[in-house]
Amino acid sequence: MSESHQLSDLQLGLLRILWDRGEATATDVHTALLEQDRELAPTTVSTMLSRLEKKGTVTHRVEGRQFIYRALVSEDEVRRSMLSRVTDYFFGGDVSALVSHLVEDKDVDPDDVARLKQLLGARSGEAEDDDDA
Amino acid sequence: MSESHQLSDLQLGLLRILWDRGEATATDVHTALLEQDRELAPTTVSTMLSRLEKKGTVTHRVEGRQFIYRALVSEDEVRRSMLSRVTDYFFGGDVSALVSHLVEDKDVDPDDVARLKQLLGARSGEAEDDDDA
DNA sequence: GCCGTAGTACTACACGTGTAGTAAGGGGTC
DNA sequence: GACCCCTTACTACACGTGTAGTACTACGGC
Repeated sequence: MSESHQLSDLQLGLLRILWDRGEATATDVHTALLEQDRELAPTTVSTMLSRLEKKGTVTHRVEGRQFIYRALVSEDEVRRSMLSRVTDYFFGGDVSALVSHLVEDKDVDPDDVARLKQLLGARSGEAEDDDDA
Repeated sequence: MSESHQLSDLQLGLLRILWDRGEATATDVHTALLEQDRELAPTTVSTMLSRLEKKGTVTHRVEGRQFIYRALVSEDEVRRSMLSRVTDYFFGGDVSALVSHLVEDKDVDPDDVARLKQLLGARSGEAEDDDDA
C-alpha cells in the first residue's frame, strides 16, 4: 500500500492547501496560492488539480458550478513516504541514524535538546530501558 | 548557496555511485546499476550523466577513451537539501518537530532510544544548558 | 592495414510538469 | 432577454526525465 509519492513542490503545495482545509474549490486553492505569492492563472491551478485527480491523488465532488476538491492521500502517508525516501537513500533505512544525524548536525537548539530528552524519557519508559550509564 | 536539489530516484542513484567511489567511468556506473538490478542500456546511463553534467551536478575528465565522472554536489549538500524540504513542508521548518515525530512515531526501537539519549546528553553538555526547569 | 569492439555523441520519443490560452456553458444583472 | 462573468474543459507548448537506438571514432589484435 505504501507507494512512493514522488511529488513536485507545486503538487505538495496544492495538497497542503487541501489538507489544511479538508476541502477546497479550485478557486479557493487559487486564492490560497496567491496568498503564498504563488501567482498562477486559475486555469493552471485547475489543470494541476485535474492531473492530480487523474493520478488518484485527489478527487472532487460537484456543488453547483464548482468542483470541490479533497485529497485522497493523507498528509501522514506522504510525509512517511518522503521521509522513507530520505532515510533509505542517506541512512540505509535506519531511522535512528537519521535522528542522530539531525541531532548532531546542528539545527536543534538547546531548548529542543531538552524537549527531546523528555520525549525519549517517555519512550524509554515504555520498556524501562533507562540507561544512565 | 543552498539550492534546492530536486533529484529523481535515478539521479540520486547515479550520484550515490559517484559519491561512494569518488570517481567512476560511465561503464563503472552502468555496471554498478546492473548490480542493483537497475538494468539500463549503457547509452541511457551516459545520457543521464551528460544531463547531470549540463546541470552542473557532476563533471568529468577524460582518460584515454573514457569519461571519468565525479559529483560536483556533495552528499551532504543534497541530504541537507532533501531534509530541508521535508522539514519545511511537514514541520514548518522546525527540525526538532521532525525529530519528535520520528521518535514518537515508532520506527525507533528501544536500543536506539538509549543511543539517542546518550547523544542528547552530549549535546546538552555542549552548552551546559541543563535546564530541568 | 583492416576489423571488431568499446565508448561517446547525437537523436528520438513518450510521458509528466509548469504554465496558460481559448472555448463553452450556466447564472446573475439590468 | 442580452450580456458578462465565473468556472470548468480542452488544447498547447516548453522543458525535464527515462529510455534507448544509431552513428562515429579510436584502440587493439592479427
